[in-house]
Amino acid sequence: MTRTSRENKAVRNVPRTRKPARAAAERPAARRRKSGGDTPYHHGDLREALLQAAERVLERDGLAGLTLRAVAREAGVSHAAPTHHFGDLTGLVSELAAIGFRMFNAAMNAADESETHPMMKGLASAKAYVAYAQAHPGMYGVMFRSARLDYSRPSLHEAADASFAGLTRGVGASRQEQISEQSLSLDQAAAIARAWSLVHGFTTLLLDGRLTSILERLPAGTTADKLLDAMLRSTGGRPPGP
Amino acid sequence: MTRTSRENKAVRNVPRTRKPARAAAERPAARRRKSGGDTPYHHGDLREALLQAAERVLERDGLAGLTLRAVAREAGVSHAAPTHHFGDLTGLVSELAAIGFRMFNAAMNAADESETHPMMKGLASAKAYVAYAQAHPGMYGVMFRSARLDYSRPSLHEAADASFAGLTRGVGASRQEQISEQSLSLDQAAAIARAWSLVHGFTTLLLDGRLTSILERLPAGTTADKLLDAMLRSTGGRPPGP
DNA sequence: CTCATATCTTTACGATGTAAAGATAAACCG
DNA sequence: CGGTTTATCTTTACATCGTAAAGATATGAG
Repeated sequence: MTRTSRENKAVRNVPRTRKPARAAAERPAARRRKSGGDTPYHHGDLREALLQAAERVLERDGLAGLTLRAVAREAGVSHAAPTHHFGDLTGLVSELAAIGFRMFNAAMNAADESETHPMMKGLASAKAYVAYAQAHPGMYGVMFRSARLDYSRPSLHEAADASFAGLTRGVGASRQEQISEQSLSLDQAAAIARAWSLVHGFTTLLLDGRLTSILERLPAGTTADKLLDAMLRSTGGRPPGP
Repeated sequence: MTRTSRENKAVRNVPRTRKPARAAAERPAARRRKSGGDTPYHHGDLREALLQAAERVLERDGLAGLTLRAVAREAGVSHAAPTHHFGDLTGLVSELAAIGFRMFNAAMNAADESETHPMMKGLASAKAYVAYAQAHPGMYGVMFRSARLDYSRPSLHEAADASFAGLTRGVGASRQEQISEQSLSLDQAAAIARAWSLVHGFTTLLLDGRLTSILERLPAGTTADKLLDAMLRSTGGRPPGP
């Protein structure tokens, strides 16, 4: 790469000089600190800046475009800077996924609470699930389809667990029974697995475009949301929980 | 990596020489032709050999290990040989996915036909679905998780379509109605989406290890198959088709 | 038998992840 | 306040990988 074909893939406006033109010119606008100091050697909060850059890159260029070097470029730092904060690509992706799970949980809980009718809570949460995935397909991919996730990281472990706990709670509520932390009956487990499988499967297929052949054969203008609704309602009266 | 750390990742016994030690030693055992000719310059059926090598690499090293060069090494040819037969990595992966879909369809159809009771056909197919994914997780990943699929390739397009057609047929059979090729009622679409979402979602979550927390809380020794069975039976009497 | 063509190998290049060593500023300590 | 330690960031380096292009070799058509 001499300087030419660099732009052909998800790389944009970030200026890049390689010659020993020492710093200062290398660091684009993104590098500002609170009190207006201009592009200091030490960033101040690079970790956070990198995560935000990563999310931008992800939603702009997709999972394949989410590379350590692309994130570093987006944040305006050297390509090896992320290593210090996340160890490796798996680290960065895992932290990003944790953020995704937290947003995800918040959206589901909000949907659950905004719905007053108890029987509709599950349906509202399910719609929030799909809506989140449609609004943030990159994040959803990182959370559920990336091979590079390290669940031994506490942040990811906790955020993903919270997601599962919410689901369990929602299913318990719709069955009007308390679900234990320790043990499950086969019936309870089946209900949880069914709720999760349904919504997760639908979302995955939808994002992969595998439901378009179905949608095309429906009365014109039938949206994915409509199909989801019909699918959940016909399940037998027990729509999945948050 | 000079020659030492080369083996740390999914690379094995394939001898590799880099110096201009001209050919002949570069081609390992895999390169034999029918009549015992030894490692001819022209392989004879390299395309098929590469696909088989790819499947071995995939199931041994996972999706991340499935690279053009790794496949070439496994087949004992130069790293650029696959290009001639598949164009690029997307091409090879797509052809491999097509093979996966064909195996997949065969397994589902076999399950469907081996079950005599009409109401059980769907359940049998669903179990075959999950069983295939568990037996060939790499293939399942290529088929449903890979970002590098080119559905404009006829082989892949047809194989994937056949899969969908089988599903539709199965759902139609369990509802005892003919399902048109052109248009669907919302009810029919919902039934198809539900069957597919349930089984596909369950499989995805299972392969990702996201159901272990559920399985652990069940009576000791409860297998994923048992959970699947319970999940499908509680759906309301309409288990998914093939 | 000659030669066009398909098949395979070499060579080359830009990209990526990651390790290691160097530069710089912030923090800490006397 | 001055000097040193330490965390943060940059450079440099290297093994891959995908892919393009040019060279080698066998196959088959005439």
